[in-house]
Amino acid sequence: MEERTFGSLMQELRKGKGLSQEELAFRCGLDRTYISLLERGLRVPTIATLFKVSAALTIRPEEFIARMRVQFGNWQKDGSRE
Amino acid sequence: MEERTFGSLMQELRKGKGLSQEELAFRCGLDRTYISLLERGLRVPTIATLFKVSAALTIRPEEFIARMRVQFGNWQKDGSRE
DNA sequence: ACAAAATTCAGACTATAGTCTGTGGAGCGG
DNA sequence: CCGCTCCACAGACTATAGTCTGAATTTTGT
Repeated sequence: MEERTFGSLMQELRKGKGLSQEELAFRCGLDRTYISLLERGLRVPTIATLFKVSAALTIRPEEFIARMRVQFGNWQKDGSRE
Repeated sequence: MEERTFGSLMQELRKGKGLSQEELAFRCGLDRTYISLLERGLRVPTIATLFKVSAALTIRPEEFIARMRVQFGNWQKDGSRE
C-alpha cells in the first residue's frame, strides 16, 4: 500500500498550488531548507508547525492529518475502524 | 471563548477513561513527567507524539486535532469557514 | 546547450521536545 | 497520625526540531 507521509502530502499540496519550497517557507514563517527536510521525511514537525503549514496551504489541520497514511510507533492508519 | 489546548483536551480524555498520568504515560511509551508537562501546556508535542497519545486514548488523531481550539501563530480555529 | 530557478546537501548552530531522578505537597483511607 | 496514590515541580541531561549560510546539483524553459 501507498505510504503518504506528512512530507509527501505537503509536497503534493504545495505543487498543487504552484508554490516553490521557498514561497511556502515564507508563507509559513519557516526556513527554506527546513521545508526541504520535511518533504523528504527527515524531520517530524510539532503540531504548531502542522498548524502553520496547514494555514499556508489553506487546508484544515485535521484534514491534513486525516489524509496521512503513516506508522508512528504501533499506530496503523488503515485497518483502524471503530 | 473557551481555549482548549492539546494538554487540556488530553487531560479531559484521560480523566474520562479513569487513567492516572502514569498509566497514560505507560500506554503511550512516554515519560510520566512529560505527560504532566503536556497537560500544563509547557510542551508542544510532535505529530508522532500526537499519534501515540491518540492511540492510547482510542481517538483518531484527526479527531483530536479537530477538537482543539488554539492560536498557533496566526491560525484561528473559529471563524475559519471555507 | 545555456542560464536561471528550484532543490539538495553539508555543517555548525540555537531552541525546545522528551527523559530521568528525586522531592514535596494535597488528598484519602485506615 | 500514618501510609499510599497522584500530581506539580526542579534540575540536569539527551535527542531532535528548526535556523542560517553557502555551495553543489538537478530541473526547467528557451
